[in-house]
Amino acid sequence: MKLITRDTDYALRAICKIAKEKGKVLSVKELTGLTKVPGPYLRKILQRLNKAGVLISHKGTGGGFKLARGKVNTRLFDLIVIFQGHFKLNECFFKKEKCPDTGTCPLKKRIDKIEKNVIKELKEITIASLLR
Amino acid sequence: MKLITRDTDYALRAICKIAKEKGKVLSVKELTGLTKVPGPYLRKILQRLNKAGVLISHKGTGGGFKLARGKVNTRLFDLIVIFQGHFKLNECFFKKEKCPDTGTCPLKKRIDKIEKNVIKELKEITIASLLR
DNA sequence: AACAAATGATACTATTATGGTATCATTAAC
DNA sequence: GTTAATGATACCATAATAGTATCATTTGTT
Repeated sequence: MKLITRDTDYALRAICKIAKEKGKVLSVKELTGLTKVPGPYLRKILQRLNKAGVLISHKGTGGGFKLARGKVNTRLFDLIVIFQGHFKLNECFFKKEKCPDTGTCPLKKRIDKIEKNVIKELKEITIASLLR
Repeated sequence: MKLITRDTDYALRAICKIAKEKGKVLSVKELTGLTKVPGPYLRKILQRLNKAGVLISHKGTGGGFKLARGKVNTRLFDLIVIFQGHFKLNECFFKKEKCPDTGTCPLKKRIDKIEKNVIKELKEITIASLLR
C-alpha cells in the first residue's frame, strides 16, 4: 500500500538537498545533518544513487556526492524503480500455479488503468519541480 | 507498492464466486474448490468479511457463507480498508520525530493528488461491476 | 439424544522484506 | 604516510505476511 518506501523517500530528500547546492560536493556527514537520516543507511542509499548514475561520488578527503549532469530532471518514478524495482501495482497472486480465473479476470484491466495513471503522475514529479 | 494484498485479492475472488450463486450458501470447502485458496486461510478471510457485514455466515451442517443484502455494491476500496486498514499512499516517514522539511515538504501535495485519483478509481470498482 | 458438519475465536509458526549496523578495502588530499 | 572520505559486503533485528492448528460453539440429521 505504500507507494514509496523509506529508501526512496530518503533518497529523494537527499537529492533535493544536494541539488540545492549546485555542483557542491556534500559528504554523508553533512547530509546526515541536513536530512536527519541515519548515517550508514544514508550512505548505502547514496551509493546506490551513484551506481544508478543519479549522483557522482568523490572518494578521499573532502569527498562526497554531487548531482550528475542533467539529473535535476530525475523523476520520482525513476527513484522508485531504482529502490523498489520494476513498478507494478497489479500482479496476480497465482504466479506459477495457474490462476483459476485466467482469461476471465476482470480485475486486471481495471487495475492496469489505475497503474497507468499513477505512473504518468509519478513521471511528472521531478527533482527540479520539487525545488521550486 | 502492492495496491492490494493477498487477503484482499482472495476476499474479492471469493465474494465474486459467492455473488454469482445468488443467495446460495457456500461452504469453505466449496469455495476452496472454486478459488484454489488454501482452506484455513480462506476461512479466516471469510470470517472477517462476516464481521465486516459483507457476508452472512451460517453455522452447522449445510452452513457456509452468502452475500449480505445489497453487498454486491461493495467496492474494492471497502475491501482494502477491511484487510489493509486505512488507505494512505502518503505517509511521512518522520512520524514522531519532527520532519526536517515540515511545512516546506512539496511532495505531500503531489502524492495527495495521486492518492485522491486512486481512491476515486478504487471506489468505482464494485463487485457488481466485476461480474459483468 | 447423539453425532457430524459446519463456522467462531484464537494462538501459533515459518518465511520474507525492511531498516539499519558494522567492517574492511580503496581512493585521494594534504 | 596519515587521515578523511566512499565502495563493497556481510550481518542482524524487527515486523509483516501467509498460512496452520486447535478447541469451542452452533445446527441439521438420524
